[in-house]
Amino acid sequence: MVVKESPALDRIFQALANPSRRAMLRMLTDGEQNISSLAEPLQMSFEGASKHVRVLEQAGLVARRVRGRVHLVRIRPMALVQANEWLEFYTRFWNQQMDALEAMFDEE
Amino acid sequence: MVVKESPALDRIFQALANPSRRAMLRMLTDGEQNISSLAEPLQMSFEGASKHVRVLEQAGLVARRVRGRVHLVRIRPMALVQANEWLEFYTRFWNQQMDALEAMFDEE
DNA sequence: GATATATTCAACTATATGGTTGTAAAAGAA
DNA sequence: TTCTTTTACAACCATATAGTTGAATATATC
Repeated sequence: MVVKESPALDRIFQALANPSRRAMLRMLTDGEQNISSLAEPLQMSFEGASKHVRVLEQAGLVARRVRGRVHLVRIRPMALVQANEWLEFYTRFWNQQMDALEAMFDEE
Repeated sequence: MVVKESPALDRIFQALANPSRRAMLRMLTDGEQNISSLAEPLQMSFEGASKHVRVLEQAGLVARRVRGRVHLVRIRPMALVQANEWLEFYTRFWNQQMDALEAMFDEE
């Protein structure tokens, strides 16, 4: 098998692998926020948080619009939907396994 | 916000962020396989593939059982279900957004 | 016992990641 | 204009990741 590349999925899962970034996404479900307010509750430097935003942005998980000096960041759930679709295949597989297990018990 | 840690989720998403590892999971839906046969289609050294298996294992995405000299690896979809549950929150959010958008169009 | 197979371990390399600090720039407020 | 706020850029550091190679170990097979 030559591994079918999916750089988009790589970046999405990579972005989700960090708890600070997941926290940011959680915050953004309350609506658009600028980087400062995203940074504030995370105990790290502003620049650290800013880097996390860039990672999320490159994964397509957030988008930003610039209003004067503040950068407003909003969640873009479409990328998450993409991750979800990838996982769906396996949850289907999981359900099949569960069904098979049940059938085995029923046979006894 | 003090980021609520979830090392399990960290490891799961981290493991999924690599295309070779995702390919391995895909292969394992056909059933248990030993490391050699997982390694074969990936163009990398055996040891490279073996490391990937260890990453998947530590994320709880696969388990192995040793039968003599071969290590049989099987998928463990439970961890994937965990990732799926995390994503579910956002797909719900996504659907709400879609509904709101539809409502806006309807009003016009 | 000798050989082949499947795997791990150890050491190493290159690059990525997550974080820092200091400096600069742009925009709003005084 | 000056001061403050919000952000980016550059350089740096420590650690992790993805990969390699060579040697060792355990189990089958001849």
